[in-house]
Amino acid sequence: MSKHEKIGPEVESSLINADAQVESFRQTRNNRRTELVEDYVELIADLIEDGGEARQVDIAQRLGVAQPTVAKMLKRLISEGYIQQRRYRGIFLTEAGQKLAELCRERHHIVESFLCSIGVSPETARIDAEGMEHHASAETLEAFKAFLARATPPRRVAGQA
Amino acid sequence: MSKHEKIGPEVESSLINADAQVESFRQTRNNRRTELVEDYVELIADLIEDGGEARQVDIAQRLGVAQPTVAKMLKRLISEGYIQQRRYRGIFLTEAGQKLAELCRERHHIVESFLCSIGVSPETARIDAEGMEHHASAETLEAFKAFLARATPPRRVAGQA
DNA sequence: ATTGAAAAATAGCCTTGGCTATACTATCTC
DNA sequence: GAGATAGTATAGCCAAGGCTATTTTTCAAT
Repeated sequence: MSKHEKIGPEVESSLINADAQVESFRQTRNNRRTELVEDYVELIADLIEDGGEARQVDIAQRLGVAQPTVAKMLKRLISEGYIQQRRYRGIFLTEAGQKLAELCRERHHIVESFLCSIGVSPETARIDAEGMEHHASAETLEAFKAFLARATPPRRVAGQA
Repeated sequence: MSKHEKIGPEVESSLINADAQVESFRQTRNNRRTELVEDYVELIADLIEDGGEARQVDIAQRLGVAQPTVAKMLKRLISEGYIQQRRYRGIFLTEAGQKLAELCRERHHIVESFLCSIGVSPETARIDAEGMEHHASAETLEAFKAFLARATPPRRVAGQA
């Protein structure tokens, strides 16, 4: 810590291991950097599936941002290899983009379903899932899935004992 | 949508109501703006409780950022009325700051406990909670709390058949 | 083929939240 | 009380992700 060292037993009130906490915050900051990319890719996949194409204006409208903001972001997506773009033409997902979109969709769906399953209303689940999905680690997602499987015995077809 | 209107029945593949989606994204963007404030206030409260004071260097070390970054952020916290600062002296939480810290801590604790209760390991729960807590609405928190109450029958009181 | 509207590109600005480097106080020690 | 040192303040940089205003291109319709 600071000047007056305090290396003692540590009261451990709410202060956990410092290094661990740093890691949490670091991870959260990193997640934030990739959140937008994921949102874009997921949305683009949805738009293409739904209407055969994803235009900047539609993306902008869906995200609630201005078109130039989308244009700038698309450049980033291109440089990161998730989409391809032909000037004044459409946007296409690359292999990597499709893979990422698939992942995001599944994750999104798991989180949203999970929230619903514990009694959150669909509208709130949608909103909260939008924010939470990017912070759910693989382990947490597995736990969600396991819970869903337990809590939603579809009939009893996919028998689990 | 774009030029070719498409106002029909909408396949509704993955595309939900546009306005609703815009709201989700807007909300998520807004959350991001307050996340940092909350992390700071929560951490400052912890540091004060633990060591009697919260120094910039300690905050910086805990968050994994540089000291000037903290200094800049503290100015924002001051302007938003969460802390007070005496030049070259300590940092103190205002009434509002303490209230916010309390809220964050509780929320944080609920999310972390909840994750643990569904089988997520403590370390992962800590990391994920750090990112998720800011996106959990009041309703979702209530659901988490209710679940915890159900899932953690202090003895066997709240029997479930 | 022209033209006019819609979409995309571009220019240029702002704010936030990072950083380094450096200057300034306080405080502890001698 | 004079220095050294630790902590804080400040200056100035950068990248990301917003915005508005404007230009360029495409496309559809005449």
